[in-house]
Formats: sequence, C-alpha cells, structure tokens
Amino acid sequence: MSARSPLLDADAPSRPGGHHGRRQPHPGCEGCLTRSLAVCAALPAADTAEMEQAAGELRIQAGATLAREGAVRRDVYTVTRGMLRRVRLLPDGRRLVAGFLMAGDFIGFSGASHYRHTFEAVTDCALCVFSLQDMQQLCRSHPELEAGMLRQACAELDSTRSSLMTLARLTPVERLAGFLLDMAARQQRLGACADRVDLPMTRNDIADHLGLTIETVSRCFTRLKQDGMIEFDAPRLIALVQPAQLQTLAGSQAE
Amino acid sequence: MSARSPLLDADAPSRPGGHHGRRQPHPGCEGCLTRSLAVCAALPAADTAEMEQAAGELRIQAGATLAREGAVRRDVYTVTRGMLRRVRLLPDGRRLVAGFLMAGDFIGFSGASHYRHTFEAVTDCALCVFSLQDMQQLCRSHPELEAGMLRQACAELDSTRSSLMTLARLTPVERLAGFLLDMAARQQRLGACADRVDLPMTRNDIADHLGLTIETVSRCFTRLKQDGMIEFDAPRLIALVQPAQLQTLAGSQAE
DNA sequence: CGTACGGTTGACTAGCCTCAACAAAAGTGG
DNA sequence: CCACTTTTGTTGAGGCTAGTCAACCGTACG
Repeated sequence: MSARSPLLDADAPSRPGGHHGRRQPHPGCEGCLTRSLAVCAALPAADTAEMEQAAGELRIQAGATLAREGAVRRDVYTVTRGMLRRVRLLPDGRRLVAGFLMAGDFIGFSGASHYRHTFEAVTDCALCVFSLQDMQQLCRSHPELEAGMLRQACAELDSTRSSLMTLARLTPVERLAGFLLDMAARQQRLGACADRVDLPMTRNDIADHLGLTIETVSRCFTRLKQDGMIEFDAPRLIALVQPAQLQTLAGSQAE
Repeated sequence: MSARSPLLDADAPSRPGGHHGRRQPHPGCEGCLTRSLAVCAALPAADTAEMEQAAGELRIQAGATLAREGAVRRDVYTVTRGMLRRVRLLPDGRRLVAGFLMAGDFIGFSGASHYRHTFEAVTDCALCVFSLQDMQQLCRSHPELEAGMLRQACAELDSTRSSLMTLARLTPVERLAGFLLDMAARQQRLGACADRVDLPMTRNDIADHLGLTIETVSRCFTRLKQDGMIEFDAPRLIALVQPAQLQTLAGSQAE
C-alpha cells in the first residue's frame, strides 16, 4: 500500500535504471562465503578463472536501488552479503514485495528484456555482477553452469509456487508463522542460529510480502507472542520459542 | 475450499502415485502441433530421433489424475492436447489451483524428488512422457535442450511471480479480469480467436486459482457482464466485449 | 421423471482494512 | 547533551468487503 519512500527517490540512479555504487574488479571466488551456495557452485574450482574475469563486485547501501522495474535488463547478480527486496508497484500505489534476497541468491532468472521488479537494498549489500551477455556466454561454454542455473531456477519456482498457497489460502497468522520459519531456515543455512530470526525489513515490507496491512502484521506478531510461540528480543529480532507449533500453524508448508 | 471430488478417488491410480491410461510408443514429433511451442522446440529437427525414442504418448480422460502430490517424481511431461490443473491441498481441505496447463506446457520444472502438486485432467488430455532419467540424459547430451528448458523455466517464473501480485493485492474483479485475459492470450497463442474465451474448468477451480470462493467468482462474472465488459455465450464460453477495459481493471499486469 | 451437479443469487456475519491516536526509537541540529 | 523531528511499530474503534449459509435454477444423465 505504501507509496515509495521519498528517500529512495532522492538519490537518483547514476545510470539510467541501473544500480548505485561503483562496479569494482572482482576480488576472486576463493574466499567467497557464498561459493558453495550460489549458481557458481556448479562450476568446478578449476574453471572459476573465466567467471572471475567476467564478474565485478558491487556494494550498495541500505535503501539504494539496484535495478528499477522497466529498465533494460543488462546485468544479472549474485548476492554475497546483505538483503534486498524484490518489489512491484501498481499504478495506484499498491505494492508487492515478491521476495527477499539473501547471500547466495541469484537475481536474473527471467526471460524478460526489461526488469519486471525493482530491487532495493534492505541492508548494506555486496553483489557479484555479470553482464547478461557475459553470463549467457559462460553458460554456452560451460554446460554444467547452465545445468546449475536450471536447477536453481527450478528450486525458485518450487518456492514461489508455495507462496501462492500462502497468499491464496492461509490466514494472516498462518502467513506470518510461515514467513518466520522460512526466514529462520534461510538464515540457518547461512550459519545463523536456529531459534532466532533477524528481520532487517520493516513491518511494511512484511505486510506487502504477505498481502496484508502493517496493522494486521503487528497484531499477528502480538498474538503469536501472547500464545507463547515467539518472543521479542527487539521488534526486529525474534526468538522462536515453539517452532513446532509455528510449523503446524503454517500448514506444514515446506519452504 | 472444496474437498476432493469422490469421483476422482473412485478410479484409483493404476500405478502407485502414477498416471492412468497406458503409455504408448510415441507417434513422432513431425506432426506434433506443439512442436514449435514446447521445450522440444529447442532441438533442431535433425535431432528429434533420440528424443522420440525416449518419449511415450499418454492419453488420459477428464477427471483422471496424472500424478499425485507426494508421489515419487519419476516422469516429466509435455502437454500436447487438453487442459490439466496443478492442485495442492492443505490437511483441512483448503485447496489451491496453482495453475492450468495447456498444450505446449511442460510438467517437470521442479527440484523436488516427489511431486509437490497433484495434476488432474480438466478435459481429455494427450501428453508426451519422458522418464526423469531419460530427460536428464537428453539434457546432458544436448545443451541446446537444457538452454531451452532454462528459458522456459524462467518464463514460468516470471508468470508465477505475476500471480503473486494478483493474489496479494488485487480485488476479486481485478483477479477475474486478469484471469480471463490470461486464458484468452494463451488460447490465442494456440490458434483460438482473440475475443472469446473457453473455460473448461469449473467455477470451483477458478475460485481456488484466484484465492476466492465460488460465490464471489460468480458475482464477479455477473458484475463484469453488467458493466458490459463480457458476455455469456454459455457459462463456460465467454465473449470479451471490452478487452481494453478488462486490461485496465487487471492493472495492466502482463501475463 | 427424478437426481445430481454446476452455477447464480440473496441475507447475514466475521475478519481484515481504514482511520486515528499513541509510544518508542533513531536521527538532527542547536 | 538535550529539544525536536521523523520514522517505525503498536493498539483501539468502526466500517466494508468477501466469506458463510441457504435457497433456487438450469442442464445433464440415468
């Protein structure tokens, strides 16, 4: 529902529809924390040289726009640090957050010539950049990479289809329970502890992700707390006290 | 919301979690109507022999189950005729129709070892069957095929993500308008006329696809008719009188 | 002819959204 | 360091929309 924050419009993009920050030479895959998670994991260690050459490193600040809906889709990215949101707006201001992107996630599974979403940094972020052209070239010369991309695209399809059930048929509390578990699982995969969730995004982002209003999201948090399923260390740091009960609430919907 | 029809449970699957009907030898790609639409289009005509050998033909009747959620995912399919629905159920009976599959559509973009949806024939259907194994082998030996699969998987991701906006933020009439346009566009791609939509599925299917109830769907149909945007040739055959207005209603959400 | 099924319509209800006030935290500038 | 503003999150009151329940209609089919 929320209109775009004036803050985001203030710092206009340095390239038409492109990202802020400057593209730096890539520091190398060797020490990359996401090497085992991202699409590049499909390439054997011996073959990273060619990819490193095509890659650039990009750092953007919280609140900055990586790419704008409607802009020409020149680049694809792998998130290596931080969190972004995938946003789409309707002409009248209704907003959807189609997903949150974390370390290891790939931005670029699309057949469209223009971005179909705006990508905004929720926290400070670091990304691996490839020109779409280079990435396509890499895929042609390395079928294992293409296979890995297909595998990850399919995984993303599975997860997006699960979101359809969430939005179509789950109640607000069920949606929030599922969201907390989903975020917890993803953070755990990145090495965080299992029973605590960090939510860097605002309630507004959560609401627009779950198809609700901020008030409803807030009330659902309160209800989960009253029912003893969660506890607040801070509004954005939540302890999952009864993950099993949350799981039941969420309808046992995996990921 | 509807529980599964008793009719569908009556005719139990002939294979555990598998499809009805019998797998026949493949008649050949040459005369295939969907040759230019499906994933196989990525293969040059000279290379179809190997694929034909791996393929089988399958025909199933309206109401039959092609594959059941939770069953081992042994086969993948390309729809060549008819329509199927992709269904998921919650333990308490809430139902989601995650999509309708038509000629040219591929069933098998998933990373899961088990089907995550039940596939049911809405009309009599014909499909191309491949064992998952054979298809993976084909992909390895024909990188163009894998590239084509990736392209189509990305297209499906784009379209699924658009559905998120529909379910999260559009009003019932808007959802229905978008649905009608979507179906019309897909049928047009298959050679049907542009201003008429055939809806072989029930109102129940539409409701569970749009996250609504049958009553709401019915009322929205009536409203669109009263507003002069559509006309009923029959409950399941609808004329799009004002496609432009429908487009506006649907929020200009492409596909 | 009777039944079953799919679809439409009406009356009522409940749950989520809207509007509004308030509280807490974080930034800003003197 | 403190007053002030801005942003974010919570809570309450009330209205509206879509869901629920029920009746009814038309068609298909035995």
